[in-house]
Parts: sequence; C-alpha cells; structure tokens
Amino acid sequence: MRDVAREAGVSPKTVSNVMNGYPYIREATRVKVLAAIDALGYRMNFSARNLKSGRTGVIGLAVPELSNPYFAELADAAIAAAGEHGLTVMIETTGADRERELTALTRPRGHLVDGLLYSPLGLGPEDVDLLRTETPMVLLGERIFHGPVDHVMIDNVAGTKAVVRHLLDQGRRRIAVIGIRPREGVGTAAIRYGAYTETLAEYGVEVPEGLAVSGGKWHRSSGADAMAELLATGERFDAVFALNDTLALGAIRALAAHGVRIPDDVAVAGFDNIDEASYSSPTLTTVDPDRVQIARTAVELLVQRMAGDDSEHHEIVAPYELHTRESTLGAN
Amino acid sequence: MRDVAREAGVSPKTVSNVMNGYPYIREATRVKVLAAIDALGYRMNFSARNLKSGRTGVIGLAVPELSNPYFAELADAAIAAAGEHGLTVMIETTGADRERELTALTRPRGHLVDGLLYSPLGLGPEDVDLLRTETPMVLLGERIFHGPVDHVMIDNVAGTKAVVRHLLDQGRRRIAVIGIRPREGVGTAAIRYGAYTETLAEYGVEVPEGLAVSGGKWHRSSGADAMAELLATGERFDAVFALNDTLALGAIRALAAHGVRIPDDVAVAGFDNIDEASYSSPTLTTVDPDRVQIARTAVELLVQRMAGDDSEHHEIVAPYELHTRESTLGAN
DNA sequence: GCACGGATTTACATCGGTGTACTACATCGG
DNA sequence: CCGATGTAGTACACCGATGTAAATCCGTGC
Repeated sequence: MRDVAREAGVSPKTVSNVMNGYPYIREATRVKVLAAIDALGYRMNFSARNLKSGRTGVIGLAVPELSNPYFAELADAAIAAAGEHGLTVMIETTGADRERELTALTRPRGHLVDGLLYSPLGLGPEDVDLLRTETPMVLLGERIFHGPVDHVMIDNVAGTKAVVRHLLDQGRRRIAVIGIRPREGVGTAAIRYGAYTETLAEYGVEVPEGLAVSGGKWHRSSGADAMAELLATGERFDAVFALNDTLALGAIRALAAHGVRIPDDVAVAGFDNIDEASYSSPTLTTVDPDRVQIARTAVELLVQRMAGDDSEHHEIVAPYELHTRESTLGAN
Repeated sequence: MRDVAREAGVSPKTVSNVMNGYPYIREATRVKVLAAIDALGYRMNFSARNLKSGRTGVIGLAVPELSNPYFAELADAAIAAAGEHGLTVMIETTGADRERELTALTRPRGHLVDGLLYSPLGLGPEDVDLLRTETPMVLLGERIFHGPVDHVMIDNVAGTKAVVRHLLDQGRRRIAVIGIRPREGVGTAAIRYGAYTETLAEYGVEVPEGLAVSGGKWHRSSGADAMAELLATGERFDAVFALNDTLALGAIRALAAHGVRIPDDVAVAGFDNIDEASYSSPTLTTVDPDRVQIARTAVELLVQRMAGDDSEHHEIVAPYELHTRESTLGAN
C-alpha cells in the first residue's frame, strides 16, 4: 500500500480511504489512486486489515459432511446468501462427531471468522452453556432447546405430520420408520419420530411394533441396510417413512432389490427434498424445508448480530412444503 | 498474549514459543504458560500471526458448485486431506462461470489463502498466462493444456475408453452421448467425447449420426431434458454414455418415464461414480476417478509448492476404475 | 482581505503476534 | 580454570492496514 501511495503521490491512508469507499475523496485523487493500484497490481492484505479492524469478512459454516446432499445444497445456498452481504464462507465439516462439533464451537478458527452458522447433530441440552460464545452464532436445524442464541429451524414437526398424514390418507396403516436413534431424546431423529407417533395418534392408528429401525449415519447405505434388516424380520408394512431422503433412497434400493413394488406394495417418503428426489425411480415424496430461505434468513440474522445487535434471541421457523411424488402416488 | 505472558510471569515471545512448539523450553515453563492460557481462555489471533508470517494455514478450493455431488464429495476429500497437513479449506464456488473463475484466480481472497486447488471448467489455452499466479496452485480435473502449473488429472481418455469398450462388448453399437458442448474444443466434454469416437473407431464402428446431444450444466435436469430431446427425434439407439453421472441419472429418469427398459432396451453409463450411482434404480455403470486419491495427491503437491519447492511442474494422472452395474448388465 | 466551516488529506500510533539478535546460565572437554 | 557449545529466555522492531485527531484546502460572506 505504501508503494501504491508513492506511485499515486498521496499518503497510504488516502489509498486506504479510496479502497474503502470513504466519501470525501476528490474524483481526481480517486482516479490517480485506482490507476496506481492497477499499475502495480496491488491486492490488499486482508490479514493486516483484520488485525486492525477485528473483522475478517468471513463467516463459518459448520456442517456434518458435504457428501450428504442436503448439506451440500445448504452450503451452496449459504455461500450465495453470504455473498449478497459481501461475506465469504468457510466450511467446516464435523463428521457429525461430537468432539469435532465442540471444537468447531469453542475454537472458531482463532478469530478467523466473524460469525458462525452452526448445524450440530450431536449436541444436547447439556451443552447449552457452550453456546454462549463471544463470536456471534446462528443455529441451523432443529430446536434442540431454547438456547441463548439465534435459531433458524426446520419445521420438523409440521413437516413430518404433513408427510405422515399424506401416507395415512393414501390408506397406509403399517408405516415403518427408518433412521431413528433409540437412545437419543433430542435431535432431528427424535423430533421427527415423535411427530410421526403423534400423527398416528391423531388418526387413531396404533404405533406398529417392530417397524422402527435405526439408521446409522443417514447415508444411502444405512438406509439400504436398515431396510434389508426390516425385510429380514418378516414384519408386514405398507409404507416407509425415512427420516431423510438419503435413507429413503437407500431403502428404495433395498426394496427394489427384494422385488417389492413401490408404491404398490410399499409407499416410501423422505425428508429434505434433495435434488435427487425428483429424479430417482420412483421419484420420492418428501418434505422441502427450503434451504435457500433458511440460509438467507440465517445469514441475515448473523449479519445483524455481527453488527452488534443485542436484542432478544430469535427463533425462526422456516416454511416447509410437501412434495408428493411417485413413491407414494403410483406412476402418474 | 501479553496478558498470558504477565499471568505466567514470562515474556510474550516465550508464550509464542510455547504455542508453536519451539523445542528449547523448560518443562516447568511450558506448564506455567499452558496453565495461564487455560486460565485466561486465551485464543491466538490468527490474523496477527498471518500478518507477520505471511502464511494463513488456509488453502482455497475453487469448484463450480457443491450441489453437484462429484464436487461435494471432492470437497469432503480435500478437507480431509488438508486436515492431515494441518490446513483448513476455504471453498469458493464459481458456478462454472468464466468470470467468477477468473476472479477466483486473480484475487485469491486477498492473501487469505496460502494456496489454491483449482478446478476450472470454463478456461482454455488462451488463459494460460493467467495461471502464472504468485500463490501456489494445483489444477484439478482435465488436462486443459500444458501449463506452468501442477496438475492432477482424471484419466478421462482411458476411463472413457474403458466404459465405451464395455458398452461395445455388451453388443451395443448405436451409443448415444449426452452432455457434449458442441463449440468447445477443450474441456472435459470435448476430451470424453473425443475418447468415445476413438473407441468406436478401434472397434470399427462408425460414429452414429444424430446421437450426440448437448447437456447444459450437467445437472440431472439437463440429463433428463437431453434424453427427452433425443427420444423425440425418433433416432434408434441401444446405449447412452452420459458424460457424467448426474446427466446419466437424469437420463435414466427420462427413459423410465418414456417406458424404455434399462438395460434391456438401452444401456446407460456415466462418469464419476458418485455415491448415488450405487443406489439408483437401476444402479449405474460408471467410471470412478478416485476422488480421495486425487484430493490427497493435490494437497501434497500444493504443500510442497507452498514450502517453496521450485522444481519442474508435475502432471499426475490419477488411476481410475470401471464399475459395471445394472444399468448395463441387466438385473444381477 | 479575513474569519469560517465544510471538504480533503495526512501523521502517527496501534492491532497481536513473530523473526532476529542478544543475554545468561549450565555443561563439558582439555 | 577457560573457552566452546548448548539450552532458555528476552528485547525490540516490524508485518500492512486503519482509527483518530489534527492539518491543509478552498469557496463564502462580510
């Protein structure tokens, strides 16, 4: 910057002012400075600016893994939303590992990020105190608990109810669930499973025994494994509600391999509406939590916090939409 | 850090030395310092360190978009590989847009990254000079050209030939291609299409007319559209080679919707071996370019360059593997 | 011709670490 | 007992930008 200043015949501070859009600069000066910047190919050193200003222009996004299309699509949306505010996103993958989630939380990249979009899977109410970080943060995903922190939530309960009602309305009564986490009382799995049982109750349908299967890491493979396991038990069922789309797609695979017809014998529904759900065979009925909206809202909240907003913490529930497709409706 | 130093009764530089693992430190001193760090909850300010040292410990990864599972899985692999070297990855999405690819290249985040893993789609030989950046860089993907830069390449030619040979060996002769970019002489599409025609020639098969369809952004939707278009022409074909997996999956969808049986009537093959290819119906025959290996190799090259290695530029071709599945083989 | 207020520009200290150079003490071989 | 060598720790300048406050311009009004 010194060099640019010399080249333009002004002080370094003036160069700084030009770069930051400070208003009181004579047009002639601005042009001189810009010319010098161009001539020397000067690029500002962000580390130096950050050191002085305390801001980096980078926000973190902590998600389990990008291999999961839901998070990949969410990341794309977050990057776009952040870009609208001139922010860059630094993605941190936690592998859904509790340790690494805590690390991401307590050591936010050594002041390298101004704020954090945080999508934890393994945290529970016992960790609520850890969320009182000094770096602004917005939680994405489920309502784990009422914390001292902003929260943009998927409407898990309403979304789940909508999809389960849809299955019931199709006449299905023995609806299997895959992807539960038996020993967890909080988290996505527990919330969606809870909403499922509630919906059955609304319809006066008993929760069928032996039709809830756990599903590991919510990958396609765990969905296929869970379904194979369920088929092996010999239990009857006429529908499957998979707690997310990748599980559902794995389950569809296993059902097809077993000669089960979808939806004639068994209807399948998922949750997330990943792009793939519109192109699988059969296409997948699922709940769309509107990633774009979630990302945009979350970034806006975060920007406010980073600007020093100190108001009461928000809990925003994003809208959802049920997409009914072949896997529950039959071919066209 | 000053505070920590005071708390521990040592100089700031000693604290710095402890944090950086400088060897000549008495155990007692180290313990004192660590205790002080812990007591004060001190976190180092990376910006300050970076300013002085010129290194950030962050490498950039520029890819078109994470919604494309290939790049999402590549990003996961890159993050893991970088982690092994104590590096963090900052992902930049370019949307396969030439302008944004150039921006990512010429303004590498204002010194915020020490190096760049760069996976361009829209660049050609005319841009070769731009690759002479001062920040170390490793190119991922195709051999666009012999540039002044390290390069980890997918073995597009051999991979394509393997999959096309496989189709030919199954007795297919009228093999359609979707995803070409008619006016591009370089880039993935051109390379794979070229290898396709070469393979046909090897088998003495003429390149069929009217069976090569362009495919927009290589999304599922463009694959479905391209296939619908092809079906509408009424041309006969007994196989489809999609230039990547998402195109193939979209095409499968369109074929199924049209009542075409796979692979009985038409065999389908793709390229990338995304996770989804093992779980689609039917499962998809495809070429696996081994993302993990590519990411690991690329990061290692980059680390060497960042360490100041000045040797001749490497061009490494990653191994590939053909996975034959139901879409070309028939149900088990 | 001069005081005055807004427009422009600048000097200087400072953000928080680290490289360099230097001091101090202990150990060791001759 | 001395200089050489190795281990521990420190002082200080400096990386490159920006906040602050002060200086310099310049057109007005009287």
